This record gives sequence, structure tokens and C-alpha cells, in this order.
Amino acid sequence: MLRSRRRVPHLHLIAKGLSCSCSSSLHHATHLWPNTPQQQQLLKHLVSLLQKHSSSRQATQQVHSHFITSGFLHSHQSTSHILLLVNTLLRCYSLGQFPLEALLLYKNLNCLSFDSFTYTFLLHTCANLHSIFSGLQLHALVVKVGFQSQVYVQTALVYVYAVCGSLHEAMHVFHEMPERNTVTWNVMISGLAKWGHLQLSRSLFDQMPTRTVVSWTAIIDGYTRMNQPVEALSLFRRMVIYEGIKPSEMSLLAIFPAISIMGALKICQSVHAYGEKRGFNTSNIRITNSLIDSYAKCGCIKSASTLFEDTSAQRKNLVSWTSIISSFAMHGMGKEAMESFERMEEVGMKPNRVTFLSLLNACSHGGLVEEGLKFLNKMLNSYQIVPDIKHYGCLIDMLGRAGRLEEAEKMALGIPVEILNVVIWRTLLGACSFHDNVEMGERVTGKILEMEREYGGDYVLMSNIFAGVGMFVDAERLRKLMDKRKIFKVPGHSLV
DNA sequence: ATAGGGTTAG
Repeated sequence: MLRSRRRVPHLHLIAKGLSCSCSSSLHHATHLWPNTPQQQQLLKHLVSLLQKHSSSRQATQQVHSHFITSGFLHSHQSTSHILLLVNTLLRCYSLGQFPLEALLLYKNLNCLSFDSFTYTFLLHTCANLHSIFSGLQLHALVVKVGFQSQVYVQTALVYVYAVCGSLHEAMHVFHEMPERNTVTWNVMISGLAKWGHLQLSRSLFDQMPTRTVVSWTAIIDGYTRMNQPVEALSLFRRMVIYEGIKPSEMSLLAIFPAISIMGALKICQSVHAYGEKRGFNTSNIRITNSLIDSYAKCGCIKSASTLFEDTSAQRKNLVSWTSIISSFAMHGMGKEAMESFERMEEVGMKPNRVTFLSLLNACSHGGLVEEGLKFLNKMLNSYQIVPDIKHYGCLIDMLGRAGRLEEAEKMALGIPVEILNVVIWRTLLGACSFHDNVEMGERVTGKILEMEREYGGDYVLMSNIFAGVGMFVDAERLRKLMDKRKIFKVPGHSLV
């Protein structure tokens, strides 16, 4: 899943910044500072500080304010030294949580003459913002200032376009490039794979001169995501056995879902062993979490829970807890899921919406209706989590399975219309069918027809209810209605 | 001094 998009206000500021010569505050400078050795020292110090703490927002901001107050811009400091600091600042911002700061800094410093490093970092900012608009503006700027044939800049351009899903533009830049390196190829391949263009991605993968572990991981991840676990696993084997490339932690994370889809317990075990050998399992909690999930999905809840128990409390994060709860849920072990949840609360870990979804799912599958309702209450009141449509779907499924149809219907009717979907009514209709409640089945079918007139499956389900309780006349009438609307039953599939 | 792949979900 893509990370949530952040909005970029005032993009015109960037373009504006180019046209005027200097930001107004600089005009107030009345004198130039002497080029003291202390200042030179300070510059170097700030750069190395940033390089050491490149992921710390606080450090970045402190260096930034030092930079502003130091008067470097009015000094006789060598501009290349200043630019190094500015570029490093831009890089830190672009990688951090507030990439917009990079664009603003750039805009405020338009009297500097920037280099290709600057534009590389700025483009990464756009990628992190998922802002195709600022990406396009920067592309234009890059052409204007003449850095359009620098490999790093072009690769960053391909990256921005690929991240934003503008694959035509990405391919265009890619094809125009006079020289490409491995990173360029990897960016293009993973961009295409990420957006589901597997064949194209694969053909580039096959074409590229040298494939690194990143290339392999990107294409494997593509196959996994596109639900082609066999190809994913066969590529993984080829990478390890024939190419002699060592899988990285990310390679393992990419292959786990494929293992899960296939339910390949043996492979899961050998990847587990490999991770153990490389020390991944103990250094990377994500690997452990994925392993727990995969073991459960391969049907081995024992291994999942053993692995969970063997992981120290220190290392367990929210995902670890959520994973074990969802593991128990998929094995119908409601009690165990509840116990895990309670233990989680005891150690002070705060559940999120996914945790509650897994927990409610466990209650639903384990037939723990009262408990499920209690947890819903807890979610609302103790944690102030607003249920989304999946929570509702789970709860209605839970009530419906238990035959508490009136409560289920009441809950369905209380779902905000903005999030209500037809899956909810289908879930309830399934319960009506199971419990032979014709009256409610009719009402619910009406709701479904309102929302989706073209889909035939529900007519059939409804007519099965009628037929099932001996109302052949009505069943006949419904089928005729279907014929009239030229509806035919399509093979069932879940939309959830 | 630069860039690429990442865990949980009815």
C-alpha cells in the first residue's frame, strides 16, 4: 500500500522563487561578514553534524536555524562550502517526515547557484510527498538550469514519476537517458512492478545488464503482489541457487506473502532457518513478524505462537501483537486471541484499528459474540477508535453467524452512509439465508438492489432463500425478474 | 556528498 498522500500547498512558490533574484530578507543585509576561520569551522561542523544525525528532525532544524543566523549567505565563504551545507540540509529534509521543508528552504535561497545534487534531493522530496505537480515543476526547472542529462538527476526524475504512477513520463525519461546505471534500472523496474505492469517490468529486468539483489527483490515483490507466488518463488530460487545472490532482509520480506499464498510450510521453515543463519530474525522485527504471519497462514499455528513467545518483550512491537492475534483469528482460536490481546494491554502496548479488526475477527470466528461486543465498546470508549467498514463487516458477520439477525440489521442501519457498502448487506443476506429469515432477507435484498442493480448473485441467493422455505411462487417470480433484467449469475467472489 | 527494494487487515 502506498503511504498516505500529503498535500502540498503553495506550489507556485517554487516557480516564483526562480524568477526573482533574491529573497527580500537578504536585501536588508547592510554589510558582508568577514571570512573568518571560525566560520569555516562552523560550516564544516554543521555539515558533519547533519551527516551524523541525518534522520533526526531536531538536528536538522537546529542546523537550519544556525545556518540562517550565522550569516553565511552574506559572508565571503566559498559558495561551494555553503552549497554543501544547503544540499545536506535539503537531503535531510527530503528523507524526513516533513519533506515540504526542503522545497521551502530551496525557495528561500534562490540567490544561490545550485548544482545537480540540489535537484536530486529536491526530486526526492517530491517523491516522498507523492507530489507529481511539484515533480513536474522541478522537471521544468531542471531543464531550464541544464541538469537534465545528469544521471543522478534523471534517475531521480524516473523515481518521482514512478512513485507518483506517471509511468509514461517515467518511461519517457528512462528511454531518453544517454546512460543508465543499475539504480536507474531498478527504479524503473520497481516502479512498473509496483503499479502492476509486470510484463513490462519483467522485460526490463531481463534486459538489464547487471542485476543486483535489489533488482531481484523488486521483481519478486511484483509477482507476489500480483498474486503469482509460483513465479515469485521460482525467481527467488533462481536468484539464490543459480545466480548465487544472497537474499537481503527485504528479499525475505518480499517472498513471505508468496509462501503464505501457497501455504508452503516447508519453504517457510527453510526461509526461517536461513534468516536465523544470517541473523535477520534477531535483528529485524519485521522479519519475525512476517514469519509469525506466514507460519499461521501455512497452517502451523504452533510455530507461529512458539516464535512469538520466543521473541523478547523488548522486541515485540504493535505489529507483532497484531500478527499473533490475527494468527489465532484465522485458526478460529478466539480464546487465545483474547488472551493475547489482554496480555498486550498489560504490557502497555496500545492497539490500533488493525489490532481490533483481528480481534473482532477472532471473536467472530470463535463464536465469542458477547466478548466481541465488549471489545467493540472498548475500542470506542477506551481507545477512541472510530470503526471503519471492515470492523462493521466483521461485527455483522459475528452477529449474523450467531443468529442475532435483528441486532446485525440494526447495526448495519447505523453505519454512516459515507462508508456503507454492499458487502455489508451481502454479509447480512448470507446470514438471513443461513438462518432462513425470509422477511429480513427481502428487506436486505432491497438494500442490495438499491446499491447495485446490475449484479445478479444476490437475486439467486434470495431466490434460494424463497425456494428453501417452500415459497416456490416467489422464487419463480424473482427468477423471472432476473430474466427480464437480463441478469445472469456470475461465479461468486468475495469483494472483501 | 547523491539514488533503488520493507512487517499486521472481513
